[in-house]
Amino acid sequence: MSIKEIAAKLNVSKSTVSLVINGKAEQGRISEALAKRIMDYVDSIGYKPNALAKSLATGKSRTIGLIVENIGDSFFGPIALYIEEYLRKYNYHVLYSSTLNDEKLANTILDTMLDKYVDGIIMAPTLGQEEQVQKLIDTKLPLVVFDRRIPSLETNYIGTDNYSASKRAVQYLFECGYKSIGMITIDSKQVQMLDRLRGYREVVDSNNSTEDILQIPYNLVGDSRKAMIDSFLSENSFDALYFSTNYLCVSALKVLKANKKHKHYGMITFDDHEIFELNLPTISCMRQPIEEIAKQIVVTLLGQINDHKKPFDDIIIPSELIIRESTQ
Amino acid sequence: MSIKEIAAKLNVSKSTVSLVINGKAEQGRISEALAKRIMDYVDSIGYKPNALAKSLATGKSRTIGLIVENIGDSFFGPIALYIEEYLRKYNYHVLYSSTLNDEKLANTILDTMLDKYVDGIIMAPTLGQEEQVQKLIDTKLPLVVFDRRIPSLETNYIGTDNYSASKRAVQYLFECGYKSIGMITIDSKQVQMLDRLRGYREVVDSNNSTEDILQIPYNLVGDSRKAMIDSFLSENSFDALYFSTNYLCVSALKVLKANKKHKHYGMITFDDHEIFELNLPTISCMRQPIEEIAKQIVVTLLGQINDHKKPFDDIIIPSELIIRESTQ
DNA sequence: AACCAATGCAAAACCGGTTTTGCATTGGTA
DNA sequence: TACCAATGCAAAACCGGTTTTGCATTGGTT
Repeated sequence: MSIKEIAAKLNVSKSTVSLVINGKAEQGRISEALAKRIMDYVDSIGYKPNALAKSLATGKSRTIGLIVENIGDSFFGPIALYIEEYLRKYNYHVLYSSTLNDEKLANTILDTMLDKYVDGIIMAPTLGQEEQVQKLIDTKLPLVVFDRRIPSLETNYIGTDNYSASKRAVQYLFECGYKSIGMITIDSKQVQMLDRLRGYREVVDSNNSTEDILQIPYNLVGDSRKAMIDSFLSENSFDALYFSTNYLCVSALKVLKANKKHKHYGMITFDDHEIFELNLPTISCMRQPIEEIAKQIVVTLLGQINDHKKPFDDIIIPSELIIRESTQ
Repeated sequence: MSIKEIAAKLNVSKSTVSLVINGKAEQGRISEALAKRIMDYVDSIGYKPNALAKSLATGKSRTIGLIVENIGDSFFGPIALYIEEYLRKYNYHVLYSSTLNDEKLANTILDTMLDKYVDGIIMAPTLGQEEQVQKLIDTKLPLVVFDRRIPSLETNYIGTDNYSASKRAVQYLFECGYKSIGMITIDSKQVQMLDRLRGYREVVDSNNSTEDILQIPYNLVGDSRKAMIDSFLSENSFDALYFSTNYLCVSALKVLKANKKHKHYGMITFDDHEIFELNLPTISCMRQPIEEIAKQIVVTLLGQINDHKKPFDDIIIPSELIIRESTQ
């Protein structure tokens, strides 16, 4: 049932119906009596306006685009859930896409979202998206970047203290008495990964220890990744390991489990994972406060939507050191 | 830039531009020369039609609504990723929402999605949605239900063989030599859970063993859930455990880890989890082939979209028994 | 030469709303 | 009682597309 049909049924014009439905009866100088008659009828038939037409007319869709690396991931999945929950409280919906770290795909996704007239975008950008994201910023569409900062861009950003948290993690390994610490990370130019790497290097240097770094390509998964870790462990002689992200640690745990010849390492990783509480030994980590991050993302985005001239936020939420058996 | 502006710029009518852009130049009897002139200009300015206006005019949005229980979950997260990937191949996007098993919320979500004019819906329904889903079916909107069947409804369904897979799992425990098997499940009337329960019961009975069942409320999480499992283990004397879903098994593993007084159980669970490969012992399970399920969901939905009169599919994809250390 | 069909495109109607403008009435003031 | 502002609503314009209809012109028959 359309607004036109309602109008015809009640012998009024559609503008009148529209004004009443949207609570603008007063502003449209519609009499209370007529407003009531319209509302009663509208309620009785359970009319709901066509959201597409409404969006077209108003330019607002009450939909937010969410672009992450992988919705099935143990970091992005839960963060997506929290974002969805917070947004729902404000009557926004989520259109999402996973980039799988593919730059081309990420740009396509961005284009499509803009097409669909989202009211704002939340994204963890991939490498090589600088230009596209700059264009996005130029459109003035409310935007929040999270997890990966693009340093050249001025926009809202929410993330954790990658550099200092990384330093704390590695320093903690030294404090536990480990002398030689290897790092396993993703071979990536993403800023958050470089920050974590830099943190490791500085602390290792300031402890007069030597760097041992394994950089694994993002797309290398499964057995090939495990093989790389396996030989890295075989060819080096450190007594502790630092991982830049949880799934690398999980891979290493699988390697250690499968190949008993490896010794027992001190271990700490960035990002928590349900596995770490159960593994033998349980695994220490720097945990990003996911719910808080999600909350700040939404608050920042809605702030921008409601006030386009609001200055950009740059919110750093510290990670928390969770100490478990792997560093004892 | 709108189609109207393009038309003005080229001194043609917008209908002509629209026809050319949509490859209907011939059907609209537009001369090749003019079509080329329009296409050249359109390409040169990188014009992209407003998807909202297009959807309003055509009634098609190229967006699919995906309603799951929890996008951050180790079953629904990965399945959502696969669904998204398959749909993208056909140029569809995904509007998603998590119901968190809340019936009211689930119905609200459904309403909103219909508002947004999705071209189809993929959902894992919650309990109590029978009526709403029946209404949805009555609208003839392409729909695929997965994971949880609602027996009273006639529509497309994709799921695994819960009953027979459950029987195989429990039977396997008996074959391993266990004599007394406890089951831990969710206190739910969801059909897939009832089927798994029924499978357990039948096999236990036919082996002349006794049933021991713990039903945990869905909303009971964290420590309360663990406490329930803890006392269930303390008060009974079985030698093996069967879990109706992976997160219950994970909770039990935490209990077993925390409380050393419990003995060593044979264990098998429905649904795989990354933890199970790493736990000591590694955990056997009935694994649902997630990627295949996602694929069939998409194929079925697109089939319905392209042919509204296609008969409904009811596809059962067998789960696979993964044998690990916990049943040795 | 008159007629008819085919061609090439413009114009208009439509999708379902929102918002601005405009036109009668009414009522109050000078 | 003439004038002006306020009232109450309808009409129209708009959002940006798609699709049907309609109107000249051209070209080919008889």
